[in-house]
Amino acid sequence: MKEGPDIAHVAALIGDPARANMLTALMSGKALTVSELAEEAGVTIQTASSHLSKLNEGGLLRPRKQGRHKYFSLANDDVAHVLEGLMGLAAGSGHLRKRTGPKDTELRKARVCYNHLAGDMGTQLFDSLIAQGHLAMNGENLTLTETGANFATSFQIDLDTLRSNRTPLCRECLDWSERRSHLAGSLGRAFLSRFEELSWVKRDQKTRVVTFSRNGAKEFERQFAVN
Amino acid sequence: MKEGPDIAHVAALIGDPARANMLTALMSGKALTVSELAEEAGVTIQTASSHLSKLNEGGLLRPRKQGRHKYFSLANDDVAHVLEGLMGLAAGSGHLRKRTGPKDTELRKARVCYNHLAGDMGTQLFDSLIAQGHLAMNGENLTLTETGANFATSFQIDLDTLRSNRTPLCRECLDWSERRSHLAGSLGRAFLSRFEELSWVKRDQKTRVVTFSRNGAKEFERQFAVN
DNA sequence: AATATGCTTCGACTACGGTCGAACTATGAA
DNA sequence: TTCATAGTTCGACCGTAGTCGAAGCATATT
Repeated sequence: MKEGPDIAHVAALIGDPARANMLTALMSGKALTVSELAEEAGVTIQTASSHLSKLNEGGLLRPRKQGRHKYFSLANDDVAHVLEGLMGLAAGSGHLRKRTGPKDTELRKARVCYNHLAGDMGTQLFDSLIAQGHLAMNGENLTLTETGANFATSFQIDLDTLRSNRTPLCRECLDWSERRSHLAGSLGRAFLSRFEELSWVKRDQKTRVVTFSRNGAKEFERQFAVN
Repeated sequence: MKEGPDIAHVAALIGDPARANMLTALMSGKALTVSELAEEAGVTIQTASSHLSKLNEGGLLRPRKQGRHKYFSLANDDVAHVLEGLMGLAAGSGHLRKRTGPKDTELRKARVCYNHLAGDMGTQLFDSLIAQGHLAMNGENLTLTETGANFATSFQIDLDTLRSNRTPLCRECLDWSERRSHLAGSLGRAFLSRFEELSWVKRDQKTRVVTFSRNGAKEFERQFAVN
């Protein structure tokens, strides 16, 4: 009853419906303003503001002021990771918010998870990189191998700028729909944005859905075959 | 606001202080009765009963009736995993329930996490098994290699009975204190109970602390050196 | 300056849910 | 059968926290 960190506080923060909606909205990886989040949660701006300050004090968010706007994003990958885990539990106990709607299959196919690719395609990417020896798991943490670094640069990803960033390069993130790992970290983000540049994929503006173009799917298949 | 599983419900379940206390108590891996959990949470038996039925409906617990007792344990490793994740967030935002008490260092050194070894020693074990090629990570899931199977049997672990169980053999579980992975799954449990048989370690009855005997620490060092 | 927009703070209202006492059921012991 | 112990159900109480209107700041735009 006394040892260990205080779970209840954090969980209670996530446990309010309005706040949970905001957090899931932020799982898209985009930074959103107070009013956008209010809209997303279905509450007035005042209450949204109150909720956001609480989430912020709880260390779940990262606020940035820009002019008269205030942008919020998730604090870090750990937060996203826990949220995905909770989604897994909720999905497992059959508590989907919408019972396998048409969007649902799209979400399972490919979606954005805090700026990196998740869903079926996300785990395919991850498995492929591991299988080709581009990524290696040393105990806990993923590392980019030499061949992996070459591959990334040949894929027009600038590793130096990624490395200069203080966020970890590769991380694994558990997928609630696939129940498998996909690639997170700044490299994961770089891959997704590169896919966008190549217009292999397109991110839906309002949801987390990621759609592959016909050509994009073909190229993805070619480069990241899961033989 | 509409897609994805309903996080809020699960999080709210964990978010109540009394329930959170029960869940952390169950992180020891032991099944506890209603009255024990009531004691642990600091509430009367009636309220405990109500809490437990809610947690159960939420799919977080696994109840078992035995005579006039009713035992509860965590439903599965996923639940434990999410709880550890939440502990990580809480610890990260500086919300420790007790500020680095004397127990705290013991907990970080070695503790029990849903019946397997966690903390510093837990991650050491995991890293060693990976480094020696006893465990391999194929994309998402851990697998026991051939040499690993030999090692386990030489360590008096009966793999056949473990495999006959329907729970996964090896899983990784994120450690909130170390922020690294340690070994979960039935193999993880088997290792811990084997350590107990060898009296390398002793589990505290009331807390999650695991203490290594002098000899146990030496032997552990010898077998699972982190060179 | 004057006005508009984005966000925060304050205060009051309300409701949901945690809490326990008391009564009830079920299993085991004498 | 009778008593004791473990757990559940019911009902009533109460507090906390989510909610919004209104007013107050702060940053842009004219």
